[in-house]
Formats: sequence, C-alpha cells, structure tokens
Amino acid sequence: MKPFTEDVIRVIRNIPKGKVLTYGLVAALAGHPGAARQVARVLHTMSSAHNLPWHRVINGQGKISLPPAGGYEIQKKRLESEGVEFGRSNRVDLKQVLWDISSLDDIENGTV
DNA sequence: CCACTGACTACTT
DNA sequence: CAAGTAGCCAGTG
Repeated sequence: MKPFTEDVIRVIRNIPKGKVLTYGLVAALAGHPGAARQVARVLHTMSSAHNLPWHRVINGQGKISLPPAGGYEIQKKRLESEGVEFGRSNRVDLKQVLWDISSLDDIENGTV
C-alpha cells in the first residue's frame, strides 16, 4: 500500500468526534505537507473500504468542499450530529471545531 | 517517464 | 466575502 495513503488514513481515523481537520493539516500530519489534494483523493478512494470518518475532513476555509450532489448534505448532517455548528455560509468555526493537534499521540503507533 | 487530473491552499482583485 | 490565478504533490493512464 502507498505509504502516503496509509498515513493519511491513520490520521483521519484518529480525529476525535466533534472535531474536524483540513486537507492541508491531514497531509502535514501524514508527513506530506502541501499534498492536500492527494488527501482528498485518498478519502474518495479509501473511505468506503476503510470505513473512515471522512466527514471530519473539510477545506481550510472551514467549509465542505463537496458539491451538493456529491455528498455535501450527508457530511454536513454527520458533523452537526457530532456537535459541529454551521454558520449562515455553511461554514464552521475552525477555532472551535478544528482538532487540537496537541492531542496527537497515537498516530505514531499505527496499531489501530 | 511524460501528461493530465483533483473533496486543496494562498494570494490578488 | 466572493471570484480568479498560480503553486502544490501524489495517483493514474
């Protein structure tokens, strides 16, 4: 399996409930800063196979990048169910819901 | 190996 | 705040 893909999946799997991460952040945590776009690809490719919480991954503007016909509503509802609040522009307060990277610890393990 | 594509990000208008 | 432009990197053909 592609190392990059594995790392990305690992990171996403460690995102706590009620928190979100941006593509760029996930890529950085995976050890590939700047590869935000590939994170998106991994999500699309592995989400179903790995049962990942892909809905906890949004873009750097605190918004969902998916088109209305691509699962946008689903992601929004799932996040709201976890306590994530959406503003009038369908944006979330990153300061509030963005995962506190300081809590990172199990990712190096990869034992999940 | 080269070229194209993409759930992105940052900067500028 | 919204829209356009340029730079990014990895996966796929």
